[in-house]
Amino acid sequence: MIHTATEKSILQAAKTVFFKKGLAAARMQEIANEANINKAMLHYYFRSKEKLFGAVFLQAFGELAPFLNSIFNSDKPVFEKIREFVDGYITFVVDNPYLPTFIIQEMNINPQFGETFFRNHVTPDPSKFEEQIAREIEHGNIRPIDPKQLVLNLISLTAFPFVGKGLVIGILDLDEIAFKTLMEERKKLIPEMIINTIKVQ
Amino acid sequence: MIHTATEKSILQAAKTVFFKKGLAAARMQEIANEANINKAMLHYYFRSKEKLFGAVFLQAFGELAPFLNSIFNSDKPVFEKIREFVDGYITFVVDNPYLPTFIIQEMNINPQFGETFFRNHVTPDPSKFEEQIAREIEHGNIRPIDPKQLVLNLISLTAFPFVGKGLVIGILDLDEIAFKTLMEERKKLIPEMIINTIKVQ
DNA sequence: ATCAAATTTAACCAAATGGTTAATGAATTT
DNA sequence: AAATTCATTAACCATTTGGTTAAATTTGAT
Repeated sequence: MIHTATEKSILQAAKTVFFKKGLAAARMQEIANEANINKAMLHYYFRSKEKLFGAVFLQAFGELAPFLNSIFNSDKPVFEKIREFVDGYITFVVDNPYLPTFIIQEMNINPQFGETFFRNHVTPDPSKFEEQIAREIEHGNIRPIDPKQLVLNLISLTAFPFVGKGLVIGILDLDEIAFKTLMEERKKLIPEMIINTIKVQ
Repeated sequence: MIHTATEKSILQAAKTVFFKKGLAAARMQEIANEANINKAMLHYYFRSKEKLFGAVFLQAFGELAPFLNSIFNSDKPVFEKIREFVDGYITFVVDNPYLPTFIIQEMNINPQFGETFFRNHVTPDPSKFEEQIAREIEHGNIRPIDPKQLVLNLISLTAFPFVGKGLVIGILDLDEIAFKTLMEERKKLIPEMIINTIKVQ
């Protein structure tokens, strides 16, 4: 768990290259250049490309998962969690634009990797949040909906524009600025929409 | 524009391999094996890996874009278009699970490719649909919303679960059957949700 | 200061990969 | 039927790529 300066610079460089190109298209030499070190150092510290990739993936998830879980598992009311999730996630992703795409991309290309990962690491877990939703429905405080569908709506509306950014910009005919404006507007729009769907009249 | 049997089998094989692995991880030899032909044939018909990939990408888009445009550009009312889009898209993607992920993935890895592509080919274009929404808002038939946000919500809710399937299954703790059930339910749930948000009380 | 361990480098290697070529077989044309 | 074009194959090639090695340098303990 000790991280030397070299090890850190390797991880940072690997992150940059893997995020931009994905596992298969990333080159060890490019990572070495990015880190201003010899290519052999990559193997000295991480043994193989796959191991290095695993370390980067772990770190990426390690940034996102606790953040999401802190929202899912707080003791705040449902509506507030929805607002916090959307605002927090969009803010987070604007600063880390490659992260969610990277995770989804590599989990799709190698589903086995994803499964193993979910079994062995701290990952986003909305189960408490789902229970909370179910309870509120029972008490008649919100309208009936499958909690999983609600969570899926929340994630879809929030994450998709970033994951499919290239396509979204193309389809909606946006430039970079228009895209960012739209995303900022969504911080309000998405919670309003979801809450409007489940609040009792 | 003449497609021989061999050329077709190459395209089919390339589609299979590129969809599963992406451009960078796909191997020409694997495509040749999949098509039961000699590797040299790939170059005989398509010159290079990039050209072959371009042909596959074009075909993939060529399947999806006209389908979406036929919905966007029909003369049906807004609510009906929303229902048609969701039902049609989910049905389509259940049968072609790799398609949207593939398109989004490669557009993210190579944004320039995406931009060029959008300029030079038939792509999904919701601008008429957006105008229709704006008109309905003016007439007071639906509640005010940025038409682009409405379209983005529609696409996000519908497409994301498939694009981020690995992550969704992991986060919501689903198996293959539960996922499919959830997707079928969404054919009703998504239109209800969107329409509920915009219909005048 | 000395020695051993850890770190860094340059040169090297084997395997894989996209791509080519020249010969062969199958159709088509004349 | 001969000639010519098109389709297909096996062998080959240059380059790239992940990975190794052995020597050199630095670091740290004694």
